[in-house]
Amino acid sequence: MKIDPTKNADYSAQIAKAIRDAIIGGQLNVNDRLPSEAELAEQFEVSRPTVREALKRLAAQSLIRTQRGAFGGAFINQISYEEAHSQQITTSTLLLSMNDVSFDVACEARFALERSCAPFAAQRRPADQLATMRAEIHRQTQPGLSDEGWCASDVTFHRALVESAHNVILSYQLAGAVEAMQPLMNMITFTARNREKIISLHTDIADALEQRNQQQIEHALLALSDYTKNLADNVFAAKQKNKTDIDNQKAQS
Amino acid sequence: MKIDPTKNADYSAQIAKAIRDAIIGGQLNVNDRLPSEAELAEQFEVSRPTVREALKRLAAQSLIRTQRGAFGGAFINQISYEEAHSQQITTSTLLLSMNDVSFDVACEARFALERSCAPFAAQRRPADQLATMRAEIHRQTQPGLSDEGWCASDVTFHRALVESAHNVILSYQLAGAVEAMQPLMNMITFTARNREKIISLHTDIADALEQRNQQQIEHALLALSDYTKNLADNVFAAKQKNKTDIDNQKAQS
DNA sequence: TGCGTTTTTAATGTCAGACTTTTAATTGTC
DNA sequence: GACAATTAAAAGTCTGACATTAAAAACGCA
Repeated sequence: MKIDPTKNADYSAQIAKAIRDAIIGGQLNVNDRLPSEAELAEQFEVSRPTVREALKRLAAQSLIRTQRGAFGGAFINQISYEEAHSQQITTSTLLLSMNDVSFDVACEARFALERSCAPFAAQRRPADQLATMRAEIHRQTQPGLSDEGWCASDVTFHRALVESAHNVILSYQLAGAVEAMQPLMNMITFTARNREKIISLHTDIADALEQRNQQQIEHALLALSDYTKNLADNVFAAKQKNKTDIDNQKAQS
Repeated sequence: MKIDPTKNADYSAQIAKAIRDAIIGGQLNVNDRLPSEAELAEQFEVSRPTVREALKRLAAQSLIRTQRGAFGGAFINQISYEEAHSQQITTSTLLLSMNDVSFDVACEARFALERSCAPFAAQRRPADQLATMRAEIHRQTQPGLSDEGWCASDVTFHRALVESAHNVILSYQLAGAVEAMQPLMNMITFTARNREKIISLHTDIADALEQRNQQQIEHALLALSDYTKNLADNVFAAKQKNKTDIDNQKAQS
């Protein structure tokens, strides 16, 4: 790991890469302590600030954690589901917001991914997740529920469905996909009429899960996907019309 | 964005967070230029090295890119699918390797996720992806194929299947899941007999795709998942036995 | 001897200021 | 107008220092 091919410039990136590769490659194990910054500086033949920049890069990816004081230093961090999850959400959210992905494509992907938990959910059908889903459906029927409250409940509902597959990897991947979509979903305002329809689809999902009917779960999810796409189309069409009207007004004045 | 609540310590992390939030929140847009390091240092009332550490954290997440020279500086980076993808793989791979996830769970998740592209693949059935899959199946039948060649071909095959759904978000998420699993898959050595079975399942998938038979695709993927789990069980059982034998030998000597 | 307190020490965190390198814009020249 | 030289702004790097933290070692007292 020590060597650093004296290519052109950006030592801190090269050093970060060298250490990252050593971690991924297994030369460095969880909770191992890296040499101190001064020692690393000597090994790589750079100054301490340069080493520090490299370490900060790694810290930004949760690959290491640092501890001050005597016998402190940088330690290989055991990345947790929570950390991995939040990083994934940041990345996916930015990807969506920066690359003008069409709502249809994102929506299709989101519900298709969620569909993949259906067989295991149907097979395992855990009582507590089902109870959560029922509780959220009930909350969604409350007339005074705010838009934020509705969206939060929606997330909780779908998260419970995903969790009911009892597969940590699946939960991690799906929760990331669902949450990354949330900013896009929040652009849609759900009228009472919309909510009614969605609640009925949510009920279908819960019922199907209770009856261990995988196909019915998948069917309801597809229906939800289609309905959401439809809603979004209307919202965007309205916005477009509004914009055109304003443009016309401007042109007239 | 400018303000930095003088909480306890770690300025560089706080500054990075402030800028990150500004990017996610939309105050800073793609290709906007941040103030120079010297200006940021003045704004946040810290030294330039501290600002630099903050910027390196952001660079590690591909949130900014930097350019040297006059009229250079730090610019908000439009994160590409490729960058997002490689970050996701790093995170997921580490998560899997550091948290001793059982192979069964990971395998189940991997194929379940891949299953989610089946309806769109069946519906769209692009000729070029199908051709790629056929070509990879043919390569897999070659007797002289090395283990690495086999694994690479396997990845290409599954990637083509995923791509055939023609949904960039789905591709991005699924490719990440598939590739993150690869180190685990590489722990299994595929004998000629194993390969034969897998090739037959791959052929089932390609045939089903050609016939636009969604259910058949999903069925074959489930079969592949079960078969792979089975193989892994045998591999791990053999390893365990081997280890026990060695322990016994040690105890005797 | 045993326990609480103080001191030491080895780290990270931060700062100031200088120098190097890169690169685009500007200016100058033919 | 095209090409070359100059300039300036910015990141990249280095040196050396000081501040802060926290664990270990030393110490003192009963």
